[in-house]
Amino acid sequence: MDLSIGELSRRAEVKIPTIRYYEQIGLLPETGRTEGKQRRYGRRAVARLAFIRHARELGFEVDAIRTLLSLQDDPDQSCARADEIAKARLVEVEKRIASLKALRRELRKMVEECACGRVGECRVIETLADRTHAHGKLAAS
Amino acid sequence: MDLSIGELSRRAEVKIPTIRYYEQIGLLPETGRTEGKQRRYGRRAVARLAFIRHARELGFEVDAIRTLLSLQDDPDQSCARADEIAKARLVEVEKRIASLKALRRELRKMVEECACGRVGECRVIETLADRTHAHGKLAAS
DNA sequence: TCTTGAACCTCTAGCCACTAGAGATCCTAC
DNA sequence: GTAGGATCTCTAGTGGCTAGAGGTTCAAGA
Repeated sequence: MDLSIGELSRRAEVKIPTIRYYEQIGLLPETGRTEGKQRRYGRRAVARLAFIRHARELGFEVDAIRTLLSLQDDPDQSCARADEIAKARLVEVEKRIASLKALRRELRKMVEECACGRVGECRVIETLADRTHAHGKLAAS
Repeated sequence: MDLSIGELSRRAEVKIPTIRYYEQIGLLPETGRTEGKQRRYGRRAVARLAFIRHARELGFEVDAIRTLLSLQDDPDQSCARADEIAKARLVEVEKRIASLKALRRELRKMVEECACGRVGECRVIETLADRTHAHGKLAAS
């Protein structure tokens, strides 16, 4: 096989600097090099990198992915740990959805009530300025 | 009034280093100091900071908040810009919810199908390894 | 008035997961 | 042989804070 980093990037759909970054943080093993020190990859690298990409898209943290990768490398292990990681992520996602929905309610109210006249009467500004407003951690992103 | 930064922090429910950070990036104006160079705030600062906190909780970026604050300072302006910012944020939130729901579906499937035996048969790992999987940007966080 | 000690100060570095750019080197097709 | 695209390393920047070091100031009590 012997793919260049650019080839690998295209096949796994992960940007080149990201690949180098993954190597740096130990998510990808160091790979062979040409005499001129350019990286060359085998077929397995594509699968491993795509695995990582998919896991990142699902929002798993790098540390979790490290664990998932090490599980993958050893197919006779119990998959309880993998299940646990996935479940924890699911719980996180559910919490985030709930908080974004609360957010959406509030934003909708703001936008709907805005008569779009002067700022002095604007519900958007008023709502933000309303200090009595309940506030738990609503949401990031 | 003459609040110390600690008092302001308690009243607006924003941490002290965050207040200093907001001053640094120009979200809060520089304030008066004692002879010993400690910050002192007036009553308006509490409202302004609470405004910022609420906006952050709603996920507005600092730049957007800068605009919202400048609108608030001039109540005779049209509030169209504020409305626009809020609507844009609402759209973002809706997109994020949709993508998190897609995420949740996939995570649920993974978790449900995991028979929790050996990793070699684990659906969690298999799903992640499946390169043929469709992938748009699913989600961050 | 003096003394504690809690609160405050500035400055730098770290967090996460990348991303961007500079400036140099390599590889390959013609 | 050479042109130019691909690759290399290294540093710094992103956003929105947060943490810590090491020093100074303030206010209440003795």
